[in-house]
Amino acid sequence: MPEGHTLRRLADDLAGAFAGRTVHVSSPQGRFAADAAVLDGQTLLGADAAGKHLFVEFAGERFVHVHLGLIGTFLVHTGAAAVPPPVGQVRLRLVAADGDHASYADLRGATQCELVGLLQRDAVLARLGPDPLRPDAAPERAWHRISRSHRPIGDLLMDQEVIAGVGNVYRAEVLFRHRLHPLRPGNTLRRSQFRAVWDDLVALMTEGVRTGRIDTVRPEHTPEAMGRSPRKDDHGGEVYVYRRNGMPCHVCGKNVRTEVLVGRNLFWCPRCQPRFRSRASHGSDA
DNA sequence: AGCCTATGCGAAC
DNA sequence: TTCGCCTAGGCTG
Repeated sequence: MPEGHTLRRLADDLAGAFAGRTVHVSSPQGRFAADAAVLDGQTLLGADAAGKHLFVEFAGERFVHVHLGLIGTFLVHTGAAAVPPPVGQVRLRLVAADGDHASYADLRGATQCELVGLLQRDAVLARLGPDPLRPDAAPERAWHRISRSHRPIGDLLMDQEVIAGVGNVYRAEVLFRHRLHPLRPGNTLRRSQFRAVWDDLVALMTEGVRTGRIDTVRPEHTPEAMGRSPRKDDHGGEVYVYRRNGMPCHVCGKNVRTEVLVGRNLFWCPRCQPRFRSRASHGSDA
């Protein structure tokens, strides 16, 4: 489930459960065992997210840098009567006693779980573009890259050095909402279009943090409003085009299309997101 | 029970 | 361009 909203939420959950507490750190699977031993019994100071990266901070400017990749999970449990034996390949486990209860968190399947210092953390942050979920984000940095690039906007939106935290679902959905074809070159967007996309990402992803799912359909296109059945999919949210290839567009009825770009699936509506500006648009090109 | 696919991305070929 | 990661939900049987 990892796009930026998942990591932001995870950072908040970890901080809520462990910040300021002495934590038992282990690696039942073994691959993080040496570093876990260094951290075991130390105070966990907090957790923060940037794009799809998570940093769990311990005393002494030590951070566990986590990237979930495609299949990773980091599940936080609070108020457990007992801490159960690890199930599956638990790379990292955090445990804090909580009176007669306990909190614990298990990391599985991550592509990255590494103990780093301040410099290494900052090096990761320096490579990331602005993150729509961070109040200090500088969207003009993203516009600078996009406005001078021939690369498709669909590619640019997924490039974490351009914008951090956007994944395949938010990419597909925000392009649909702004009627932009994913293969349109970045340097053909107008500044106002980029700004609208950015502002929409801020709103959509903020809502994603709140709900824990990705919902992008406007009120008039919800299942209730349209009398259609709700989506049954593992990401759980209501969307316009993501993984809806071959199905009718909620807005115009034309079948949603898919194509692979840089190893990832694009999804778009060929009518709502025309590749070329329509002659009938009278120059509004909205 | 087994198969497929996936919200990501770096390394290997 | 393909593989690894080795999770997890949905679908097939």
